[in-house]
Amino acid sequence: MLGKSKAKRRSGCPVSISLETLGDRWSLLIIRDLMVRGLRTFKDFLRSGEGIATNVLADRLRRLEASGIITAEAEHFDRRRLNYRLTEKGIDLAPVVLELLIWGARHEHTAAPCGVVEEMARQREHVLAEVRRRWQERDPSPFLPKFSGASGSAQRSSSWRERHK
Amino acid sequence: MLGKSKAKRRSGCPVSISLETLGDRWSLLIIRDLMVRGLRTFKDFLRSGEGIATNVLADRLRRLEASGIITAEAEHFDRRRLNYRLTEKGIDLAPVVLELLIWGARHEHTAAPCGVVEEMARQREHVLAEVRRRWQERDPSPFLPKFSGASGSAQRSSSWRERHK
DNA sequence: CGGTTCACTTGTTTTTCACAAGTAATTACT
DNA sequence: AGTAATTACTTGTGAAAAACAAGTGAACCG
Repeated sequence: MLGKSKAKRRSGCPVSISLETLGDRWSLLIIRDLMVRGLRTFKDFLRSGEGIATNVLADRLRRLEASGIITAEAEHFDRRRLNYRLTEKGIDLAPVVLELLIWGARHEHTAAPCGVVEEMARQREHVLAEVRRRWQERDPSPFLPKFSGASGSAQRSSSWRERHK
Repeated sequence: MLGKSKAKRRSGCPVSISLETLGDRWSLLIIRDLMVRGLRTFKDFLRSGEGIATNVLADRLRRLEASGIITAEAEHFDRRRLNYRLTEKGIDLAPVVLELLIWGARHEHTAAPCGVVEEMARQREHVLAEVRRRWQERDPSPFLPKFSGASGSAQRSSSWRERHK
């Protein structure tokens, strides 16, 4: 028994293989929520505002866990609650998420203030180190706000730029 | 008339918006082919070895063009041939593709030699500059090989590492 | 002019998605 | 203890998208 998974690979290209796991509309959003928004539970993801369906969410969580990108653990004091968490493999997706964020903010009309995102692009390594540090230390506070307001507007609340002046 | 597209956005988050355009199994592969493999035509993409269906390919090319990521132009000496090319918005996806490549090579069993990919990760800025230079100068030679062989094997041919020692 | 190439389009079947509802295992309330 | 909430799902159904197979029209080739 050599092969571990049953699925046939389209090719050996690492980009292609990454996209077989991540190439859909939802997986990287769940990862983003875990990575920078402090969400942990099924219900959190449902309420994250993107409108994922429950069956699709359950399926994506299953696949991400099967791929070793997230783990699930029941909470100690309320065993109904499952807490999802990124693995090391999962937190290693931070550069991918960051580059998608930068590209989107540069080229599309988004709710993220361009100035802040450009600052993050300039401080790329620092941002990635901070995201990883929070993951390691299980810091539960969201690193980025929800970007749900009007596009280009200044985000109040303790945003990244303000916290790291 | 303010709105340009008819589609409703899931949210204002730039990651989400990027994924609305790029979040599927094929779009970023086409972009990769244009970016580092020197492919230009419909037929090239069909033969790139991933096995995309013709109707899906036609649809993705249409969408990518509509999103301003690629352009299509008929070849001068054979007007059947349409040459696709990345726009500036398209070449700006190079960091995304590179990070997917690095992540895949690190965490999955791929056909790309890990050593070469780690070297690319170390030389990130140089790699990105070179990819962009080739795009600007319309250099048609592929930057990366096809990674179709056995996993982890040393790639012969003029690979990136050898060309940039 | 017939034959080939290129870039698709047009069915058809299979898979996935979205939406609505329901369920089992807790935990909370009285 | 009994009933109601809460949580993390599953199940059913119709619509949309993808995979697969075949066909079409314009451009070029001899």
